[in-house]
Amino acid sequence: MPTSAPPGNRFERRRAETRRALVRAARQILAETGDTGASIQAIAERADVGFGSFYNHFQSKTELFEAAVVDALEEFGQSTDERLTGIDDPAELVAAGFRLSARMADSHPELMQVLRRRGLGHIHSDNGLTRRAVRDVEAGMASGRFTPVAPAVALSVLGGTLLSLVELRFARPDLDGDEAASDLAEMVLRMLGVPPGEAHEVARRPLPDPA
Amino acid sequence: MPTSAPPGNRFERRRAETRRALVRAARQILAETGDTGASIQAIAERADVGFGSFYNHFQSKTELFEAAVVDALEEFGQSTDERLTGIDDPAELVAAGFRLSARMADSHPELMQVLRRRGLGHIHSDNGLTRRAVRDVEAGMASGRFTPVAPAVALSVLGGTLLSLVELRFARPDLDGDEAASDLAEMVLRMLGVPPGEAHEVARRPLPDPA
DNA sequence: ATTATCTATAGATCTATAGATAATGC
DNA sequence: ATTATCTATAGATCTATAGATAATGC
Repeated sequence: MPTSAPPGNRFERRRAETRRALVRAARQILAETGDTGASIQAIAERADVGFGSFYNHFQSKTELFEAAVVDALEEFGQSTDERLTGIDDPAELVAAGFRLSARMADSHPELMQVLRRRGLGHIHSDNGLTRRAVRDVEAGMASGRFTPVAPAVALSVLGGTLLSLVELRFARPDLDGDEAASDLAEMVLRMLGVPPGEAHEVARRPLPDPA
Repeated sequence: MPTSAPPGNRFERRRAETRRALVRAARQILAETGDTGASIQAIAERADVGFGSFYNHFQSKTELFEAAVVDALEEFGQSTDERLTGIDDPAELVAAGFRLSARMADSHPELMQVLRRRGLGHIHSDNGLTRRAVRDVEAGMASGRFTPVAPAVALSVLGGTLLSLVELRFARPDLDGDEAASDLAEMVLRMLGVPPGEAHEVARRPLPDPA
């Protein structure tokens, strides 16, 4: 009679918990220093997990850090998705996504630091974030709101500008984050083919409440 | 009677040579695997330099790899600068810079891999590349060809899109590189405020010959 | 009975330094 | 005489595994 019923039996849940702890520790390390040279011993200790347990889940540090990045990307994609339900103008979706990302640099710094340090290598892989991006851009091109362009090129520019916005938030905390995000979102919309006046307006529409 | 006269006496030149060899090795490693966990021993061996010599020039691996990135950025900035002398339309400068960068992924893969792996962290630092970018963008904004925007934001989007173009070249070698570069350059020009028709034309002007 | 976790440890590897060697400056 | 390089090495650290322990499944 568990209140909620996580999948698997107690064994599997316990195993999953250990894995989760290791991934969490790896995410923290990626966020704090990005130093993937941290010893397995140090990682296990941070995860509060026996040293040997590491090898029950990962064959190498590389494998662990890779899993940590994928985990972060998935969380990021899902989180933005949730907050943007209800918006169906592709232009507004893209702009709001950018602006929310800038805010998440403050509200979810660990998550966004991981993105900052490792995101570039995942722009052209299949993950929660790129799926969303492709979906929105294709909708926009189909409806004529965006100028058609090869999907890989669209992914590139969106991913690159998103990363640079995150980098900007961390490297220049002195700037007004919301303003910079709106300016940058406006530029991205122009890039996608939205007329300047419209781009300016869309990039400044009220954001949905953080439900 | 040296044919050319490098600065310093023989001692200093020898010392500089050792340092250069270490930096070269670090660049190779950054380009090949990006694995900064390579041992100092392995690095020294690759540089064909005595193990202990490392400590005559750097206090840590971090310091060496940082120097390697700065070295690469400097070379990249200078190399593009040379090939773009003569162009004075800021829009054309930006577009040509992007297109040349894409080609350099083929002609100078080591250099561009370093940029790909470490460039993001240098978008807002002072280096050969950012100096060029700021100069061109400010000229464009002053002449009215670009829409005014905060310099840091302009740097962000230019840096981000440049990196994503490099990433695209390496991650998707199946695509036509020149075409992707022109498409992307065109989008960047629109982003900067150049009217669509003009952006399309400028991004397809003949590139200067590789003198 | 099975399976994951934990502790302990052997062996490998890595860092930083000390001291010897070689090259140059003056 | 000075300075950088090189070789050798001590000590520290890290990885991967073996074997013991604890928890669950059936």
